[in-house]
Amino acid sequence: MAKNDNKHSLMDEIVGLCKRRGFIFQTSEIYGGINGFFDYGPLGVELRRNIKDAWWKDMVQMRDDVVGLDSAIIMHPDVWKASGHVDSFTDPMVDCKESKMRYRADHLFYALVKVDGQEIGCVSLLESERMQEDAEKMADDLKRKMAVQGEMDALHLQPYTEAPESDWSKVPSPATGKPGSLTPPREFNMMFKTHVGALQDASAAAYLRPETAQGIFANFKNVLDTGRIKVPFGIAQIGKAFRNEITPRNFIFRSREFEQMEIEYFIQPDEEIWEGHHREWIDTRKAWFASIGLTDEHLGEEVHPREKLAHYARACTDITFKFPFGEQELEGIAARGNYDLMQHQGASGKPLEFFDEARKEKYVPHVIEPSLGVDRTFLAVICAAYTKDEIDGETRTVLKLHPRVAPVKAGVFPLMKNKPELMEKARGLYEKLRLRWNVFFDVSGAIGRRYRRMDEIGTPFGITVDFDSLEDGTVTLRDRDTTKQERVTEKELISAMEEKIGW
RNA sequence: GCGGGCGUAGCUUAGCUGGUAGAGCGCCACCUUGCCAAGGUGGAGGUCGUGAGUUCGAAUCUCAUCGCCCGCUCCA
Repeated sequence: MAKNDNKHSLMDEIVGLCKRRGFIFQTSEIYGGINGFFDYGPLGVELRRNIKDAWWKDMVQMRDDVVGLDSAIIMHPDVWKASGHVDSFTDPMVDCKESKMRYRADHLFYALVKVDGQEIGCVSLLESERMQEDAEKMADDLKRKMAVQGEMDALHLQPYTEAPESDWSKVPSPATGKPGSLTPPREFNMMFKTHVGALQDASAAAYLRPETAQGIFANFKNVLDTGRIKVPFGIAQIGKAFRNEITPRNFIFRSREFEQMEIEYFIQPDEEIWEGHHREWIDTRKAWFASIGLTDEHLGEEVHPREKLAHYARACTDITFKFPFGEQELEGIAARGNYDLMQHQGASGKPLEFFDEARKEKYVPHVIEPSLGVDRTFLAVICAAYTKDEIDGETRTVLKLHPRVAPVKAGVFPLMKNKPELMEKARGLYEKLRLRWNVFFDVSGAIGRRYRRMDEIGTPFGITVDFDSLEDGTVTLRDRDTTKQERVTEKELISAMEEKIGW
């Protein structure tokens, strides 16, 4: 990990590199951007795919006990009722700009005060049993203060959440009694809402999934019935999820649209076995992180204290990463009991049980859930790889990416571009390598410059074709991290790349 | 959401008290170049985040808005 006195400037450098070299752009930048959303450029998309491919390969393809799934982003709204997301996330708020007080907007009621049909003001108060009575008193006071004569219309109290925009400025703050200092009501529910079909009424409401896990639970029976699998087994999914975060922060660490890699690993319900599975998954996941260059020196484990666990969770351990802005959660590995399946079984009325042949009994399995963010992994990989070192007195910026995830595996360079025979030979090698790997052909600038360009985007191999190559077919293979060079045959080159990159 | 700071070319930035924009690096082309950001010549690229306002005149002053950073708040 790069050393830097100033944590902020280190993060700034990384963000700058990501933009400068085409890893990550702020989305819709030409329109001024929008907070919490990002676009991945030509190199970013390669790195991202490599991370996802590595995960899928190791967690699904190489395992007998895990199968894949790709469920829809928009699911039946009842899924989110059953999972608890609809209820547990709704929290509309309103702030008084003057007194700095914050209220639940659905607890703040107001009424327009009208005398003989003429609007003379507005009263507001917090929800209570006697609020109608209190509001009428307040309205009377207002009428007296304004010295208005006439018959007061009946007061219609309504929650601030239902106020039309034209009323916001009229409603007085309960703290100051003066209108105009309240902000519009704000929904703090983290789920993005949308509409399905032509009608935009409540019956058409739907949500963008805030996690991929529920798609797995909802398909538990489908997979079980078709997959020829038995407990213990896992279902894995990679996909986008959306959360309307109040404060997106730290570059792509907390964003509003992100991608998850989740496994629900179903186990027998016995009390004494879940801990073993839980620990096993923590170790499995850490080994996987090491395979993409995130070793124990970068990682930590944070065990959630019992009192902070959700009521259905038995344990949750985070695998953390030491980011420049602090040690933060990368992956959460939770032991969730059978809460989710039970909820969906209850809400849908469909049995979500597994018949265990060995035990001759039916049960709703419990689950271990390793849940990882693609984007967080991306950021961790970049942060861990970002290095500045010195080559002959010159500072060099290099991404020491694990070859497995590096967006470009090798740069192929003809030593000089004005020698047709060198160009042709190098081009031929490039065409051969690109069949297997993402490689880059670069002819412009001095050879040292081309090496450095590749260093900055984390390309592990530099391959230079020179005049000797024309004679004996050997090339110079230059190592990104050590800058050491060696003379190799084409065959040796290929096997060196295979060995470092893997599959 | 609140408070503070910030926004000039791809990047880093100069531009003091208003007179309609420069530099370095990078990039592109050509030349040169026998292995670690060499050199030469030429070139593209900015309505100074955006929108209003004040002014004869705004990158510079005012306001709003968007975005970024820090702290709080909120929240899995």
